[in-house]
Amino acid sequence: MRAPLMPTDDATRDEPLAEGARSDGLDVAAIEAKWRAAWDEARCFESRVEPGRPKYYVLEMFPYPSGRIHMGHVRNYAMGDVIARYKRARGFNVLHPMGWDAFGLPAENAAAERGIHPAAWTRDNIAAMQAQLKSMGLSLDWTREFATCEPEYYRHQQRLFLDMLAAGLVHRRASMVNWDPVDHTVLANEQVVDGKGWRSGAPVERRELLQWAFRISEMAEELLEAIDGLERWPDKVRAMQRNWIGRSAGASIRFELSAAAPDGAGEIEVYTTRPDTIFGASFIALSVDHPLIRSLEGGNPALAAFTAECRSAGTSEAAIEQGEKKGFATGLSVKHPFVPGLSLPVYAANFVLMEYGTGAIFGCPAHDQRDLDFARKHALPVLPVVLPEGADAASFAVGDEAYVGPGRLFRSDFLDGFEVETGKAEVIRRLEETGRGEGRVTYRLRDWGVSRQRYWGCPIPVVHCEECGAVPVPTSELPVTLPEDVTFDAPGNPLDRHPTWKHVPCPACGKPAVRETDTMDTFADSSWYFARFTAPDCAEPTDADAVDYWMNVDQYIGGVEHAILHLLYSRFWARAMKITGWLPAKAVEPFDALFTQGMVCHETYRAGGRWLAPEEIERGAGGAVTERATGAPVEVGPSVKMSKSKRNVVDPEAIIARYGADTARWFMLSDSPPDRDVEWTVSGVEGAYRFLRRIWRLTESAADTLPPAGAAPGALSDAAMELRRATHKAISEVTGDIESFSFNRAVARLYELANAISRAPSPEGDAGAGFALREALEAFARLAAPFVPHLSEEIWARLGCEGLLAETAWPEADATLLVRDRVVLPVQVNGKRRGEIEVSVDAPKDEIEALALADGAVLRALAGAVPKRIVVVPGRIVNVVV
RNA sequence: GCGGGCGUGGCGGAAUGGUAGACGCGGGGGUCUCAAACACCCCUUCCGCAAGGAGUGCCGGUUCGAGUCCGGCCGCCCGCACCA
Repeated sequence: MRAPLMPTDDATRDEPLAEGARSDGLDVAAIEAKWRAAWDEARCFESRVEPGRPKYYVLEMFPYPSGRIHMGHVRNYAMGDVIARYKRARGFNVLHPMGWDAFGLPAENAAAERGIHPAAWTRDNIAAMQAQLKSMGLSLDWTREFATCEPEYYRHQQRLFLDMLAAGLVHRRASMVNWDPVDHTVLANEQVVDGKGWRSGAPVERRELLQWAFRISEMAEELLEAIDGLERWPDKVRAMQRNWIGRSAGASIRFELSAAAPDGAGEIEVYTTRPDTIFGASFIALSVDHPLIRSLEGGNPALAAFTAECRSAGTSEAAIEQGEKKGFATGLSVKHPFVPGLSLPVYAANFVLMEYGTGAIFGCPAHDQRDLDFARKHALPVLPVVLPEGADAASFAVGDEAYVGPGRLFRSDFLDGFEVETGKAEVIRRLEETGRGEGRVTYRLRDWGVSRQRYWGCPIPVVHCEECGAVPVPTSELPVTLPEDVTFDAPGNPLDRHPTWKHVPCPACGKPAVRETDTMDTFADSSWYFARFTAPDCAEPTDADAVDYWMNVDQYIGGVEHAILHLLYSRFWARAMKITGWLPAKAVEPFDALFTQGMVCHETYRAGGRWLAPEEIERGAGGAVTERATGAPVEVGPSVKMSKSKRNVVDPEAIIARYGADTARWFMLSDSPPDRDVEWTVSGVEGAYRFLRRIWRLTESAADTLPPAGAAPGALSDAAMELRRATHKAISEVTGDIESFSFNRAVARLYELANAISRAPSPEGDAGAGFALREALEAFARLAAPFVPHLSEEIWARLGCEGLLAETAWPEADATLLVRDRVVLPVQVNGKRRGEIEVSVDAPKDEIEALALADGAVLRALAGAVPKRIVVVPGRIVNVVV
């Protein structure tokens, strides 16, 4: 199907394109290197505080140094670069930095597997990825580059930690964790698969450990309310953050135990969002981790067996989803707060979470599905107390489905007749009156546990002393640096088993003590890097003048996978840094605008159950796809996110080597709206490459015949005017499209401008045509510069223009060229398009009506009918209504 | 279950309530060439020779006019979730 010289699906091979493809004299690799050197030389992209000059801070989420950039990076950074170059051309003092989110587990895994030190592995990766990013021609201020794994960065993070500790924003508390007994480490929920550690395969234990935690839950309400002000964030992300914080209003109710529990407890406090259904309560259920249950376990082996079983069950979603509602009757009972003589049995239940509310609920089976399932299983009463509109009070019953809708309360004593919402208020009022409970707001958001039993993270700057407790390391002794001499041949935390590092005198009393050997969650590193970029060499965490000038980030761009944790943590840190004096009040919401880009997808290929990479397949005549090496038929699967496991990845380095960075950038931005997924295709890349060469040929063929830049000669031909109008339309539209993040539309507008240039009259012997063509080509270069900066510079230079395009102002559209003096108006009859008329743009209505009614096609459609009304929308449309 | 989003040609996608399908990909035809490649030109929603008709997931509604707004369905994608 394809001729041999056409690059096909093996486009990821490194060979540059055949000579024939470059017969136009465009040596992509050479010009790209040349212009990058020119920008470096001119230091175009370095920025500094310039009081009084408007600034623009554009930031893309910084990468983890995995070793190679992937297409997701290309997309992310191409978008950010469009914004940065555009804003710079608009006269802003642009801050566009890059750095490395360099702590994390993969470095330790590499160390364990290959015997490389995590620091060496990370630094090598940074060097490799930095070279790759530089090859993209991004307008980054590399003088601000830093890696979070270097003491020059994390010393300040330790300082911030200590300030937060002093301000009460960090505390040490016991918390339940997933503990891998083989690897001797805490696992995140995502690292627990089917109840087993993802690496060790060992059954995970739930353990209580002392862990450092940021008190983010104290800020739940503020973090929630401030979401309303994030007007330039995607609704989706705002909704996700709201859900994550998970505010719910309800009541806590204290139920008096009929007989005191073994631990002396006299009551059980439950949390509910449906206090109005209190008269439908038929049982109490406690989490198996509830202190009362724990106190009962000792004297009740059957209960202990039950709780042990529940705790060993996986905490994964799937396990919970399939798990049935299990309960164990404790034999205890409580008194109903409003019904004298009524007692409710107390269960331990697997579906009650200790982490939410009070770890105890009252069950109202008629109006909660889980409670109903539980009640049916344990033969507990189901008492409807909410009567749906129109239902009969005497016969209304609940079967297998709980009634959770609105209605009026009944069989509820003093609540009878109340609506659900007013009933809630009334019962809360009564609870508060009798001292049996009160209204209470609960959040799903929990404190952020940051202790990690890892080596490759920021050391927590605390020393544990038997006498003094947890003692902060004095700021004068920062940084607490990671020891270099560590081994990864044994499970557990190398810091913990290091022979000397952790043994230090107590900073307070001087007696022998031990360092905290846990390191911080790497999310901490990325929670304030945006502030550090404003003054990366400052001796303190931030510089007041720099953060005052540069903050906030005007435009933040990254993947939606960070919609919750990273962004929420950053919002928390910004507030904490304001409290501790490291950020101004205006920066508590550090990201003014957020854009979340879609993923990069590619078709998938399988042969005989094996995944094949794109370069391993071949397309034959008739579209048949086969494996290149074996000729085996290949099954082509749907386009999904590029991933190593499905092998549907295309390496940006290979693409850049073959086509150049401009082609990669252009295609990445051309096809799909930036917030949607984009499918990477060879034909699309080919198309992008063809187009860039075409515009170069247009430049090349015209350049020597163009008049020098200057004022427009007196009269222009119609064709020249047509080109001028196309040029200024493109300027106007591309500008709007970049402002609205519609890069795919901007690209389409540039194709249109190129098409107009193709149709342009010859400049030879026609000064007006020459003027229009020069204007069009210069405009193309300037408008395309944010997308394809190297080629644009080359065109700019070829046209003999002064200076670097990277330092040239954005073009302005001439408004007089955007309006035409004559327009074609479609004419509808009853809303159906029947004909069109050409009128002068300011033609009076009656003239337009007369012309419309005289149009042949319109007359035919009217078929003699008399118009009842004629709607004329000036410059738009005419509609004849009969 | 809750929340968010999306349904438009063969494909990616355009379209302030105003000519649906811009622009690109793919496809077809042609020019150039000994022949290719490269490039350039024309065509390309569907039905129809044409005139014309139909058409933006489905059903209704508002409007002179609906892909767009409203109501109700259907389907797909993403996030969260024994959250009391």
